[in-house]
Amino acid sequence: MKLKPAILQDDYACSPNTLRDVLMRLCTVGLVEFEMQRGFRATPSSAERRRDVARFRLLLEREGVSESMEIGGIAWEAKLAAAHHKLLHIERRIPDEADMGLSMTLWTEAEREFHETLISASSSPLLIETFSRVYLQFRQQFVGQQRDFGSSYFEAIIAEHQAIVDAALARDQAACRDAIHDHLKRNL
Amino acid sequence: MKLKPAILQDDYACSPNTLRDVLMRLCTVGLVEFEMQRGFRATPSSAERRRDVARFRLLLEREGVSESMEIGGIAWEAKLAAAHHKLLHIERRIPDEADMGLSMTLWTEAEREFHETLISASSSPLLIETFSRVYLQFRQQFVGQQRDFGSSYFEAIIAEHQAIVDAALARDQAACRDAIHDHLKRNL
DNA sequence: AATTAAAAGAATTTCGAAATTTTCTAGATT
DNA sequence: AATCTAGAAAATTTCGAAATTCTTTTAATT
Repeated sequence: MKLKPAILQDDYACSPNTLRDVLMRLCTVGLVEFEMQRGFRATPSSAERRRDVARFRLLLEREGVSESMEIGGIAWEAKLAAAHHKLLHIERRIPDEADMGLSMTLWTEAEREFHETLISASSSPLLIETFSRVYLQFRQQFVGQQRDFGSSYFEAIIAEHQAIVDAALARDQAACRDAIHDHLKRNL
Repeated sequence: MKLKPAILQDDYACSPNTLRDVLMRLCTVGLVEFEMQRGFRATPSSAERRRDVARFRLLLEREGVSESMEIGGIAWEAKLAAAHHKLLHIERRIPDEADMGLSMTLWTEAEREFHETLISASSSPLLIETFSRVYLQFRQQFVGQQRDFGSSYFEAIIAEHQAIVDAALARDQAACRDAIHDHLKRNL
């Protein structure tokens, strides 16, 4: 979808130049695409694209978590346990929360932090940074895609996150890779 | 290293705004880094960074070539054979060429095309695009790093490329992954 | 009717300057 | 002598407009 500068300029009340600057920055994360002399457009969403993002995320996350499990120390374990604890707390309260939008914001942020912590002990800054970008693209692609937000959905997610963190802390690489695959397989 | 706008502005004779635009585009490829309110700097080079880029490239190239060998058809084989033929032709003539700079330009371009063709049959546009970026960063990191450009160096490279293309066309995944590892191991 | 050509309109890119922020330098204070 | 502060210099960011390029519309020709 094309991003019309006139409309955005009205919405955000800034000069065309500032818009350009901001959109260009979104390009560096992969949320917006740019073509010379042809302006900006939102990265198109399609079933193929969603599968692509999910598959690539799976590749990076497995690779990163494997290495983290090999070289990560106590500090990594502690950070991971903390991130999971926080995430779990939020996930359990979601069904009871009145403000759906707010709790989703909290959950999204906690989920991101959990998955980034998983791979954070990797020795490859390039992998970590690429994962961050791809995770953002993943969220962009799947926002509003989820039909059912019933309690059964979050029960499943809770179990998946638990399986991941258990395997990671047990340093069981094969189990952890499987758990991550299970977590993402609905999007493949 | 910081990129001083005043100097670049003199060199390229353009407004600060155009510089900003161009540098921002180099960010999207990962050749330049940007920090809010603190301008641009060339991605720093170090032994760790070089190893990181090499390792990540190895991961992506192996993954991409494996999938290409699984689903790539005749068209892929033909493109790969062509790219290798062209590369080989250039590599053989390098010792005899008078203009070192020119032949290196030709070689660099042909090498890039060869490696991109290797993974081009992958079903993941995201992997292909990420590889392109990482390959550029690889070149950026290793430019001027090579000490010895004697004929023995290119003889080794020629053999490595040959091993890669042979294994790829024979659809021998294990051999191809090994060949790619051998090709990059001097940089790990 | 379809295709092409020209002109009008809209969007992109570049420019130079002004406003803001950061960084550097020199002097004062502890 | 070292640290802190104030002022100056430099750099970054934003702005509005001009120049270029692309897109759409309309008219003309085949």
